[in-house]
Amino acid sequence: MAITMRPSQALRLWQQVVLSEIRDDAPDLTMRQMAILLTIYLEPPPHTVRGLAARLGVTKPVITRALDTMGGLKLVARHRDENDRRNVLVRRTVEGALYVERFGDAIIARALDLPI
Amino acid sequence: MAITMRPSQALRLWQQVVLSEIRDDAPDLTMRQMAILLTIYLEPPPHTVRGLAARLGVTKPVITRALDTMGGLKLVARHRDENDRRNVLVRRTVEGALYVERFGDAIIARALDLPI
DNA sequence: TCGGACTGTAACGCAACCGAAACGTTTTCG
DNA sequence: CGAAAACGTTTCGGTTGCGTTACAGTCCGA
Repeated sequence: MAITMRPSQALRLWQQVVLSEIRDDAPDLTMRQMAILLTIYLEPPPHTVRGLAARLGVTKPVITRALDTMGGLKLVARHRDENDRRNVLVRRTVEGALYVERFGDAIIARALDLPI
Repeated sequence: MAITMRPSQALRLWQQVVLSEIRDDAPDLTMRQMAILLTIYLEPPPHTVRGLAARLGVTKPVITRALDTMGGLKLVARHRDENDRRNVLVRRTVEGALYVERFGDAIIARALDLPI
């Protein structure tokens, strides 16, 4: 069953989720960072810098910097690919999995609160 | 009927919408700017700087600067309140309404595409 | 084996954002 | 009236993100 909603519901859902993200103390990720994080956690590995850049339609340095930032937050981890040492493999972390899980729950909670 | 979805659906929906926003050429708004824009368009006027700041839990300069940026993009407009000239009233624009409308449609489209 | 192709990163310059504090204008009220 | 309060903006110093470009390490084929 596909998810269906009206425009006003979709917009209000988005507003509520964004508002809750702004309020809590967690450092807000940029839209690009969020896209990278979700891609890493929703799509099957392995994830490389190049692959992520192509997937998102951004340049590689954008990925590198986002990994710097999110690595500092322990949301993702970098490891050199031992089979092809040119590659960097981006791996999930416990903290990142928890972050993504909480975020999904937040969306669902806001969706349930939507006016009919 | 409340909107219900599973965590994986919610996360994938968010990912798809964010991805589509990153890809298109339109300048991406920050999370705060998006929250302000949606608040202006979803909640009844009048909207003041102070009111928006309180609603979002941010400082007034954050609102002022976001209005500068989004005003430049014609997404919102500022007008002095003639009844109390200390206030600035934030008004909607045709361009902003169109932007918000398109954004809502994008969410719905991505929701329909979600895997079951 | 060695030059080219490929990977990710660093460096540069620019722009935008942030919080805190100071500011000018307008209103309120003692 | 005149001082205090309220409103939005500006300024300050600092941080962060972006795109472009240039670079160092690694792999591979002639």
